[in-house]
Amino acid sequence: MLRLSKLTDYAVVVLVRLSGMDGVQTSPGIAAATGIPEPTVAKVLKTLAAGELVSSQRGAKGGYRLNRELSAIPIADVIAAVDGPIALTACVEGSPSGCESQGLCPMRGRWDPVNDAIHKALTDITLADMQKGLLPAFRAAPAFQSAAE
Amino acid sequence: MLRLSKLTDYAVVVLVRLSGMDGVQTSPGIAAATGIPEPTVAKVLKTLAAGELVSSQRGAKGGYRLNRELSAIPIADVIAAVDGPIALTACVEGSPSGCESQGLCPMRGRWDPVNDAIHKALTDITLADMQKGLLPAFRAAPAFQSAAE
DNA sequence: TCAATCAGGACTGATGCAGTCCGGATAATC
DNA sequence: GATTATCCGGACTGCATCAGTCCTGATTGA
Repeated sequence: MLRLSKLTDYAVVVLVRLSGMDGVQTSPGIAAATGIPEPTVAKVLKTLAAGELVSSQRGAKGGYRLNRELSAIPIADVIAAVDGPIALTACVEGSPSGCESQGLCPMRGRWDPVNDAIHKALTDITLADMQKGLLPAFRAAPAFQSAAE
Repeated sequence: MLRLSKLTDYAVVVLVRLSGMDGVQTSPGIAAATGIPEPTVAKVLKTLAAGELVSSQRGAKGGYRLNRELSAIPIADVIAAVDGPIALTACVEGSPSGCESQGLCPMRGRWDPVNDAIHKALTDITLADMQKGLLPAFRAAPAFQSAAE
């Protein structure tokens, strides 16, 4: 199914939410604004901080802040930060010399062009592109206030 | 990790093996030639037959045959046949109106351009492209004869 | 000193995949 | 007609990965 993890989906939502806000934002705040459960938001933000997409400030009045503008964040970076490096098959991934069946695997390196094509496609699309189509209602207002309470 | 299943990898190997051979080939034969376990090859071939990438002939002297040339099979078709439709997120997938949090999910449809880009990239690459780089040793000779026996 | 916040990791349940196997149907051959 | 080789369709089990939660500690402002 070629699917990426839900965390990546959340990450995009969180990053878009972080943009357009001045100063830092706390994970509880983002959780309330997006409707994503608090622990999950915290997890996503920690991952994004590790990937250097956001910076964190600890302590009281702490929170998170975007490192770059949305237009400077290709979706590939988000996927790489959350899901790890983009690699379609195990062959391309970590193993240095080859798959388990070393000399046998006939597709050795064969997926590389496919990988490159996908990587390029994901690099050409930035978060700003994904934000463009966002419902204005969401960008302005916090969600979940009527449904949750 | 954006990974596709191993079955898809096997499918490519099997399809490449099917090409360049006249007449039908049996799954035990392909298994021996590729080094992929027999039951797995059978599973892959059944899936590919369901996806109309290969035709099957039952009974003695039966086997499988390619429906189109490798150059007419985009890798997207193989992925779709084995892994199901290409959809990055659950949003795009099956659910008709939206995710579990209907009115909330702010990314509704937002992944569509990403999906399209990936789909296009995968449609532009055919199995013939992937075959080009194959090691000549593999294309000519059956593998696994010295290791297995 | 206290409270708010992030950091880092452990943990559990659920989900999907990999791989195998079995009984049945079909068709060529003896 | 019997036999054999092959595909068909599905069920099944173990394994890996992911989703989501929680806990303890470190940091920082009030």
